[in-house]
Amino acid sequence: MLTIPEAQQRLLPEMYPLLQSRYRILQSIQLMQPIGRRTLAESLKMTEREIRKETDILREQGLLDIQKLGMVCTSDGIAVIEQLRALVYEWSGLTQLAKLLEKRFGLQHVIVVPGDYNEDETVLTLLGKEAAHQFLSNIIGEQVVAVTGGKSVASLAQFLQPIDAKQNVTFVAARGGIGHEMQMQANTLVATFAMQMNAQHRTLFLPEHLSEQAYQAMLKEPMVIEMMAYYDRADCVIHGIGSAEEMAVRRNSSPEDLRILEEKGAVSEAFGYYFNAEGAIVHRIRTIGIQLEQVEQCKHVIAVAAGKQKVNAMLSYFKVAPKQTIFITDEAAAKEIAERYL
Amino acid sequence: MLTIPEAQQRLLPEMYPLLQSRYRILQSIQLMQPIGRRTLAESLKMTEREIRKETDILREQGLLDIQKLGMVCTSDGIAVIEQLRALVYEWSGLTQLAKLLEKRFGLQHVIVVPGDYNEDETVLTLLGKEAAHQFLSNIIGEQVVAVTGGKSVASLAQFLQPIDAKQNVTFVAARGGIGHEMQMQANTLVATFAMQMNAQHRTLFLPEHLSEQAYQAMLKEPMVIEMMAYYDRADCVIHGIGSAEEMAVRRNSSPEDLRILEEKGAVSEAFGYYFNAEGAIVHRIRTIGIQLEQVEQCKHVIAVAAGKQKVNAMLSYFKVAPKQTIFITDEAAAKEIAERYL
DNA sequence: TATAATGGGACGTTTTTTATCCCACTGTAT
DNA sequence: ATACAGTGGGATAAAAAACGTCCCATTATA
Repeated sequence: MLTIPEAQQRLLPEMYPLLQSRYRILQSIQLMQPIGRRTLAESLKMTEREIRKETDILREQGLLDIQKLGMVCTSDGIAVIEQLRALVYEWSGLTQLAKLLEKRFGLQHVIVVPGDYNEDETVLTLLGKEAAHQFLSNIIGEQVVAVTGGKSVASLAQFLQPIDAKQNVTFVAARGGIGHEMQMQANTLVATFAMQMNAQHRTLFLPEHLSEQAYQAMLKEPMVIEMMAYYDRADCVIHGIGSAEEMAVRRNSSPEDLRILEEKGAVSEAFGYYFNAEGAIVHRIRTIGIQLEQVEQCKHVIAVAAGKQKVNAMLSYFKVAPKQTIFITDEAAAKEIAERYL
Repeated sequence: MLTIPEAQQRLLPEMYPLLQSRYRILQSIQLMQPIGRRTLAESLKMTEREIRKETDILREQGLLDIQKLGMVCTSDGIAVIEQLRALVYEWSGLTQLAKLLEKRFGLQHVIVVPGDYNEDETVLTLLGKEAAHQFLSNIIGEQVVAVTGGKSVASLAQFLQPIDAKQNVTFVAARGGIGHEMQMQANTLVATFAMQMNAQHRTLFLPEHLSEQAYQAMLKEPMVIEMMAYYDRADCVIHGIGSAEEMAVRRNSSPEDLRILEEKGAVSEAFGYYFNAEGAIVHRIRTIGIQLEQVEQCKHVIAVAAGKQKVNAMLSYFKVAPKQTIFITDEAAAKEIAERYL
């Protein structure tokens, strides 16, 4: 038998894409408000005219308000977004995609947000929102949270909210690091996260490439010993998944390291580990950091990664990903994965 | 809090009129199939192009099939119509209108079908469909059903279905009649209804205007006595409501009768009774027929009438209508009534 | 004070929609 | 057998709507 929404869709097939597009616009406005037509159009890869047409309707409906600084979502608009989220995700097949990935890779939970990370910046915000929501709804009492670097992980920051003083949360940098791209580094992120949540944090400023000697020496440092203890106690890990090549290049790895990685078939990177297509560890950055075994002991593991170009890395890492992993990705990547397994 | 359909409507306000119009087209096709573009366009007072655009979409959706003889509804199309009926009626305010009339006139149940009887022939079919549905779902066991004439009542015919042999239904003409407009006469209708349902029927062929003498003589006729007995036992009445003037003209009433009717302020007509605006009986055709008191004794009374020009008649008759009356009318009339009482 | 971003207005161009034919075909009634 | 009314599909010129793209005055912000 036909359900009413199905019947509605049969009678009005053009409704679905329109609804989806308009939802996307309203959602983006909510995430980027206040925002102007042109900026929004650029962000959503749409023409100014199209944005204008749709926002005119949304304004008439009282879902958004136009102010001097730009367009903002009204409370009605937010209510509409909330009410229709499940429906839109269901219709876009996002829920189905998520279930598919969950099953295929034996992960605890998968969330697929609409859009393509490579084409639309708001996708990053959506990733962060969902990841933060997952994280916040899972922390209870005293917690040690290990955090890696990267844009995906950084996206959580704006959605973290202050918590009860009773709950004692400590963010610790999952690996030592220093220097380039401070904004996305683990050390920076733990500080930001802690500030947003009125929580504690521990940083670990260390070079990324230690010689064997230096490494052994560092192991005796009190600061390092303290961090190692934290890693042992970690309750939660929030991490990204990187493409091996990209990561190596970004880390200014030495030519010999690059050669070694390529030789050993490294595909993905997470917590400083490099994995090949079969999920075997083929290399590790010689610095202080959380161990894979310690990650596996964590109650909660939140992985955030998006974009088609990371699909190979995801597939590789999923071979070893702990089953308690909650994975947040974007539609483009999820579809790419689904296509390969169809 | 916003419901999901409400949210959907807020985000996609143009959906509702489109859905309604497309529903109307599909519904009309179902009622008039097989039918061509041009005939349908004329019937719905739309342009051929518009019909073409919509039916193209409906065909793509597999809701209708295009055959040599014209367009027909597929089983999917019928399912969609059934599923969305309640929704469309609710959105069009038809349900609300019906409730309003129910309350205002103290009727058991009111059904308002979309459209305007004066502008769209399919409205008559809808009236018949709903009325037949009401009738069929109310007959249980042995039943005597009195039926008057008129187009509205005639519209039930095509929707009456054969019933169980165990159930013994007898249609009786509510009044004597003979001559003009056989098609719509009570005597013709009872025969048609009975044939459709494999039921019994009794006709009463009598002149519409009897002299006092002839009337008294007739009362002694066995045939008439039998009919009177049926009227006494009647379980159900199906009748129309007429505008006094129209009816008088159609019945070729004598100029003196016309004058009398006008003088006494006759507005409405039902079962051969004429009522004034206050609902008082001002005249009665002198022929054999069911008595108003007998109608009031019936378990079920189904009244069918549509069109703006009958609003005055409806309002007049409702002053005396039995409270067990189920009234089926069209949107145009219902709105007209609602406006007068707002 | 300079700048960058905002909403609103305007306008020529392009695309879509609309109204209205014609055509070949087919059941049906004469 | 034949005329006819009604069918879907095709085509086309005109009208209308949508579109892309500027400009402009204004205004927070740096």
